[in-house]
Amino acid sequence: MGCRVGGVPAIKSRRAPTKGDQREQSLVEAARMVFREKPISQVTIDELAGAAGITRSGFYFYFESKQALLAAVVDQRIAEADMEMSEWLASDGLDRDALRRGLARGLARWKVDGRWLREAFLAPYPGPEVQQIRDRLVQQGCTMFSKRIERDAKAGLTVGGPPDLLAKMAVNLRNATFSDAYANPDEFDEGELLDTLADAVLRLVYGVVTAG
Amino acid sequence: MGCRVGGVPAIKSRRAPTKGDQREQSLVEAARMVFREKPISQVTIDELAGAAGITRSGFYFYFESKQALLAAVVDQRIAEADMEMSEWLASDGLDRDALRRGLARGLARWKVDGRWLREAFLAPYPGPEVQQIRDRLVQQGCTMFSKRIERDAKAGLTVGGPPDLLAKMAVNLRNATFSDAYANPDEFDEGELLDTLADAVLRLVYGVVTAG
DNA sequence: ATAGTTTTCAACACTGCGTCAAAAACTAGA
DNA sequence: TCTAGTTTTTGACGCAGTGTTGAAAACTAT
Repeated sequence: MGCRVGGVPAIKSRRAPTKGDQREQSLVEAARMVFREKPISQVTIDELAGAAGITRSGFYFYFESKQALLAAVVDQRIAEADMEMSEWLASDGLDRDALRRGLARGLARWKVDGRWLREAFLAPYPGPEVQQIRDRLVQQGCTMFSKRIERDAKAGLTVGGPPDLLAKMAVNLRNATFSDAYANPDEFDEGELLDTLADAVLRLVYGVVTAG
Repeated sequence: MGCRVGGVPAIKSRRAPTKGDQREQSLVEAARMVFREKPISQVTIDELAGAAGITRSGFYFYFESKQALLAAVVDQRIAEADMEMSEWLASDGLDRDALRRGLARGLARWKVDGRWLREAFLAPYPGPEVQQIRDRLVQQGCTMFSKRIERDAKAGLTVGGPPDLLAKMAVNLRNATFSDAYANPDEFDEGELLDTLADAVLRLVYGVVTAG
C-alpha cells in the first residue's frame, strides 16, 4: 500500500483537480502510449515514470505497480467498450447489420490499442487489479448478451444451448478473433473478417445461416 | 547461447542417453510439475533447477531460459494433442460423437495441465521459443481442420465462410472454452459444457443445428 | 510569514537473471 | 591403471529492475 488513492477510483470525490490529479491522469495517458509500443513485461516503471515526467520512485506515489496502472488504463476505456455493442444489444431479432457495426467499432479500437487489450483480456494472469476489472467487464458484457439471447429465445428464435455459456463463447470468439487480427494485421481482409465473424456469432448463438 | 543442444530438439541424434540427457529430461518433467502449481512468471529458475536436483547456474547448461524450458515442455506434449482430434479429423460428415470425444479428451488434458497450457497457447507474448512452437502447432491443427471443412463443403455440406478463418475460429473457441473451464472448474457442468461446445463448433462451421 | 499538507526524489536493500572460469565427474585410449 | 580429453557442476560476480524510506521541496491556506 501507500498510494495516493485506492487502486481503481470508484467515484472521484468532488474536490478540484489538484496537481496530483493531473499527474495521475498524465501517467495513465502516457502509459496508454507506452503500452502500445511493446509488451507490458518489457516496459519498466522507470520508462512509465519518465514518459509522464517524473522519476521512478515518484511513480509509487500514484500507483502500486505497473499492473495497477494498467488496470487504471483499462478502467478508463470501459465506457467506450460498452458503447460499441450497445446498439446491437438493445435491438431485437438477429439484426446482423447492427451486430456488424458493433464488431467493426470493436475492431477499429483493437487496431489501435490491441497490444495492451490483448494483455488485459487474454493473458491468463494479468495481476489482481486487472483481473478484477476484467472480470467485472466480461461479466457485465456476458450478462447483457445473455439477456438478449433469452429475450430472443422467448420470441421464438432457435437457440442452441444455455444462454450464459453461449454468451461467454461469443465474447471469447470475438476477443480471440480481434487478437489474431491485431497480431497479423495483413493476413486477412478486414471486411471479410467482419462478415465472417458476424455470421459466425449468429450461427453460434442462433444456429442460423443468414442470407448473403 | 551456450546450451547443450538446440533449444527445441529437432531429431535427437542416435547416441546413447548420457547423464546429461537424463538430467535434461528430468528438468522437463520437473518443470511440468512446477508449472502446474503457479503462474510461470512467479516461477524462478532457481526453483526449476532445484526441482531437478541441480543448482541455478547449472540450469543454463541445459536451457537458455525459463521460456525455452517451457517450449520443451510444450514440445513433448504435441503428440498427445495431435491424437486427441485425429479421430474426428479423419472422419466424414459432421460425426458429432467423434467430435465430442475429441473435445472430451482435450478437456481432460486441460484439467490437469491447464495452467501452463493457458500460458503457452493464450498468452500474447510467451517468448520467442514458445511462440514458434505454438505457431507451428496451431498452423498444423488449423490446416487439418481446414482440409476437413473443404472436404465437407465439396460433399455438399453448407459451410459458413472461408475455411481457414472458420478453422481458426473453431480452434480459438475451443481453447478459450477450455481455458475458462480450467479457471472456474466448478462453474459449469462438464457434460453440458462438452455438449454445448460440440454443438457450437458444428453450428459455427456448418451452420447446422444437430438433433438433441 | 508560517504551519500543515502534498508531491518529489536520491539512496538503500533486495530479488532474480545471465556469465564465467575453475573445479569435479566422467570417458576412452594406451 | 594412468592419463588426456570431454562433459557436467558450481560459486562468485556484475547487472537490471523493484519497492521502501526519510528527508527535501513545492504547494496551500491561514
